[in-house]
Amino acid sequence: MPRRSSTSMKDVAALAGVSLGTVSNVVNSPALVSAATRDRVEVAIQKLGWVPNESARQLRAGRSRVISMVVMDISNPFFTDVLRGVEDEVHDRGYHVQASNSASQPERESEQLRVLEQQRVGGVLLAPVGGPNGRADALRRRGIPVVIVDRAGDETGYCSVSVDDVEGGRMATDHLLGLGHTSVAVVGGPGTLHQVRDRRLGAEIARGQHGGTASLLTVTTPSMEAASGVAAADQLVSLPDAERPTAVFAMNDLLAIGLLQGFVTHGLRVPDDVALIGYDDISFAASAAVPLSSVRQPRADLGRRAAELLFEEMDAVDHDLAHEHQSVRFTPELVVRRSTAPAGAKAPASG
Amino acid sequence: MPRRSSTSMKDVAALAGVSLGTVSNVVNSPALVSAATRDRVEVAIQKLGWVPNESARQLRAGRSRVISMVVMDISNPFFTDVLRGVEDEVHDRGYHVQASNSASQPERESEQLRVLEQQRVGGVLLAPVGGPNGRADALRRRGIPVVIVDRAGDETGYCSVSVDDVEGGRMATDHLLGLGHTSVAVVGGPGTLHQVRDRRLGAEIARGQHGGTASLLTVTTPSMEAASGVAAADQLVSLPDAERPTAVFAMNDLLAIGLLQGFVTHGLRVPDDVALIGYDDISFAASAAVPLSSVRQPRADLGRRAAELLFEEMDAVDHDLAHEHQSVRFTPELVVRRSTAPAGAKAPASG
DNA sequence: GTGGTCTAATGAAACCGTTCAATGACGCTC
DNA sequence: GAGCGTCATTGAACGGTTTCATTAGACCAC
Repeated sequence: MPRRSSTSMKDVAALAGVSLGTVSNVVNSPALVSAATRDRVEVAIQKLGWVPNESARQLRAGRSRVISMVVMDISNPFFTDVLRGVEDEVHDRGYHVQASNSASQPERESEQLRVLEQQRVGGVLLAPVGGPNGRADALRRRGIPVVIVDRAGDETGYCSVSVDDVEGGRMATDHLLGLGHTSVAVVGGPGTLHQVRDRRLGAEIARGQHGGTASLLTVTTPSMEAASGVAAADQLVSLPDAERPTAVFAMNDLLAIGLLQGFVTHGLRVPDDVALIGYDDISFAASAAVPLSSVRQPRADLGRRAAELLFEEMDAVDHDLAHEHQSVRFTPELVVRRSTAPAGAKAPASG
Repeated sequence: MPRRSSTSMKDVAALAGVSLGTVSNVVNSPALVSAATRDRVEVAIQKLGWVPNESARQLRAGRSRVISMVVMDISNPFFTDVLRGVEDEVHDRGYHVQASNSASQPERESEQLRVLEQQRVGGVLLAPVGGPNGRADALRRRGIPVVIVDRAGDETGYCSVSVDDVEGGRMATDHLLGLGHTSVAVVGGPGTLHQVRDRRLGAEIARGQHGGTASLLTVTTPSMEAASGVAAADQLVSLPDAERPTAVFAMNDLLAIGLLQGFVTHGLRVPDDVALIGYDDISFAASAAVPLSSVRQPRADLGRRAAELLFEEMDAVDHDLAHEHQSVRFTPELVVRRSTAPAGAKAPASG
């Protein structure tokens, strides 16, 4: 069932008394057209309110001027901040950004990638849920560059922009152990997420560096959302006092905020009874009930740099140039706030 | 410069030894094709890894199976929560959701709408920045339905889904006045946002209902982000004690969180020195330094219902049925937490 | 003034990869 | 052999871009 007929280039051409090719030239290479005709055509475009059909253009051109980003959780401020960085960069080049959400489900991620392949978008930024995705390879074979965000791409053979999660995990844990804690819960999940695996590995490394005597308790959550944090807090609180860790490393700030809420509900004080550190340093971390220590990632830079790499690769594909995949890796930064103040001390709210 | 050649339906047809039309039928109406041929074609599709070109399909069909939502601030959790509701509904119908960000700039909004018109998307959900947008009218003229989200559409002649902002503003202010405050700052902006205007109006109404003796101080901010809240706090703190309002109504939670942070920095206690209520009840409101009172909007319902209306209108356009625009209006709900506890009292943190 | 060459502007038509209505081929049944 | 189903093929759209040919005019040489 066709939609209401829409004005097409043909109508514009007719009104201006020129051929299709000329209208096309007015739009795409104005220099080829004499000033007089150009004016006539432009008036006609205005009068009819014509907007070129991107599908048709794309069909000929082979791809569109849209960059798509697929994220794991669009309601996590971390990703929207990355997205902002992307927007800045992409906007400058006359492209447009669209976002879609995989909701941490591999099937949904594949589905979204399939749609993007169908749409023949210009390029894709992917914050992957799990392992390498076959659909991403398909995109690449078709000449649509893919840049991996928030995960090292060395192994997978993609360009990538990431933050050193092992180092971040190490820093967070090192900070807790440095405060004298000897029993630390490491909370996050599901274990299939590479962020989780890497940060856990970092925690292990820190433990080793501190003599290997501290005990790390791994708590696996079904998601990285605040609700999972609340549940994890319940679980920790139910442990006998002797076994309960005195510090918690949450693998992102949403979890940490949930944990914080859970602890407060059960009457545990942070940091006095239990120290807590998050990850990402989203803006809400600083303004949480107890300002959260966290590991800061350069979110906007991550997005900007990813977009840059994407455009580089797009250029290479377009002009058939050689392209060497790059892995840009940022270093995270420890941000200490009140949630990990040494027991008894009163650190001022920071950030 | 064309991209690497991609396998098309033609290749599939050749490999399977059938015509183009048959391949098309296998994909779109399998019942028309005999089992044997169908198998052969499917094997060929698999073997070549063919993905239909959406542009071409779309060119024929006149529009795509994508619903786009344009939001004012993609990093505001309020909008991502709405988006989730939209996703739920849209996914069920085999459509896909994409989001784009107008960053509260009318020009950017127009730009995004223009791109969507070019893309001939199936339908658009718009959380508008300012007044009616000419580009939205253009979309409609072209047969692409637009549903307005988070703003009543009565005047503009669109379907709309909104929450009663006047009532919400009234409830928030009524709550503060009911606590005995007689001087309330109403913080938000820019004044061009209808949310701001409506909520201010509601505040005025509450003032009238309380005898009209209280004084309302309007503080206009350049944006609805946390940074603006911090700045507003600075401004309020700098007032002579006598003139400084004892309560603040922030027009969204991001502002409120910023204000809270600002007050803390200056040593003002919430709610003892100044009571504070936000708007939206985003999930971070409950876990803020001082748990925030707020006005809850049914975010996911808002999104779901908007998507429903959109599909209704899309059906009407497709089948040339009459369509009457509907304005669905939800009622907000007051959520009281510690940030507006009566001076001196100690309210427990709530959910 | 005629004919030739060159350039700039325009037009005509092929093409991109699908969908879809119309058409054709084939084997059956009556 | 007329009529009917079932499958498959054909060819015309869809709305642009792009290549190539054509035309008009400017300029020059004779």
